[in-house]
Amino acid sequence: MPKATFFNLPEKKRQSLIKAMEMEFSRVPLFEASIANIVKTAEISRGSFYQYFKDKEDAYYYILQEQANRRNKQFIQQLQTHQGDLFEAITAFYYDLLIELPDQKEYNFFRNALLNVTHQIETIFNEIIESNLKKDGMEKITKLINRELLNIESDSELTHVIHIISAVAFRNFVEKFTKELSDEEAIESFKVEMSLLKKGIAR
Amino acid sequence: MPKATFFNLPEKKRQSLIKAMEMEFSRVPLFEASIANIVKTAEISRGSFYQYFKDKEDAYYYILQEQANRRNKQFIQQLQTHQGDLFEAITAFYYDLLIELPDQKEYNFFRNALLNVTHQIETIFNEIIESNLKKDGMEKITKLINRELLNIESDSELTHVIHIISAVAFRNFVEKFTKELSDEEAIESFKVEMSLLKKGIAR
DNA sequence: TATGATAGATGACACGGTGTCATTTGTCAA
DNA sequence: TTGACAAATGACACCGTGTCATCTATCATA
Repeated sequence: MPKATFFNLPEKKRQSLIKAMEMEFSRVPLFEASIANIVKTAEISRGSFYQYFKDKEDAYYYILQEQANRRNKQFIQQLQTHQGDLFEAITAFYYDLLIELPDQKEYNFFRNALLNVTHQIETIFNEIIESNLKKDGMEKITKLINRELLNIESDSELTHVIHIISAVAFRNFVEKFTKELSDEEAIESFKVEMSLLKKGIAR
Repeated sequence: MPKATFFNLPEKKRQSLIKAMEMEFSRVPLFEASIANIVKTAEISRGSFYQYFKDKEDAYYYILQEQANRRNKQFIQQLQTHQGDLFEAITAFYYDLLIELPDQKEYNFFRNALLNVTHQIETIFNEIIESNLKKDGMEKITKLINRELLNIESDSELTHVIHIISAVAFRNFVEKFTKELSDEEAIESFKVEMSLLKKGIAR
């Protein structure tokens, strides 16, 4: 979490700093990102940066978390739109994600994150789908899901189902970047795997 | 890949260097690992290290790849033992993995790797299951799998099935560390998710 | 308006780490 | 004995992070 000083900043200065961070974290992955670049772009002193953030990681996860929050809203939205059909919702969500990605900066930001996934990034990413477990206790999501459509017998199984789906979705998203798939290929692969999940893999 | 000089080393010296690297990479994740520590333990000069490896990453992925090769053999073994039953084989493999983990050094090595997963680590990890795509063209694996047991209609679907299973297995393995699950809990969770994959998630 | 206190800004610098390179040492064949 | 090649060495250039003593701005209060 950024320090209080960061949130006390005048809106304009804060936005300019955010922009500078997004720039640097889109340019290279976290471990190569340099604070010198950020403060130069944002036109603040090195010392100031450390007034706002504990360290480089702190800044990075703040930016990442902002992204996650935006995406989480989109997913909730899709669940509502599709009357709780988990598969419809996740597919629509995945579609949205790819559609919006052509923005070069955002594309590179994701790319750098995913190809150097630290566990924390994966966790945050999953929160997009699994919602924020601490805040709403996953209830917001599970309440929205129409269980009639799922082959499950307990709450515990529902949790596992969500795990499975987000694991597969995540992996698909990573492959979009590593194999440099077109949007069409990525969607196709995603649909095939979701369909396999639905109907079951064993004969 | 290590340089030729590394493989020219007398066995004893090479082993001692390997041991020193394993020690350091078990102590902390890659990005915190220090070459100073490695050369001190192995009692070689800093310059020598760079005769053997291009850089820190080079050394790390060599150690990781060695691990992966050992594990891959185990998985193939399990596939043979279970007459090509993919689910039986992966479950037995996962079981083996957990059983062998109590060795503190190895446990920490995995832990550091998984909680700071770079994409390359995930890729190497998947190779354990998906075999080395370049060398054997995945054929070695796919030939061993008994397709009669699977609900698939094409080779392409088989590839997707393997993707799904390794994504879910990987995620389970990561959770073993993040949630600090006991072996029993980890196995239980793994079995539930495999069973869901088998029977299908949709009603 | 003057004062003091508190929050924020600053950049020089200590520290530590990586990878390089000129030089030395060892080995082995002719 | 010589020369050529492979390997070993450690000082060092370079770069980046996070700290800290010091300076500046703001603002409530007397």
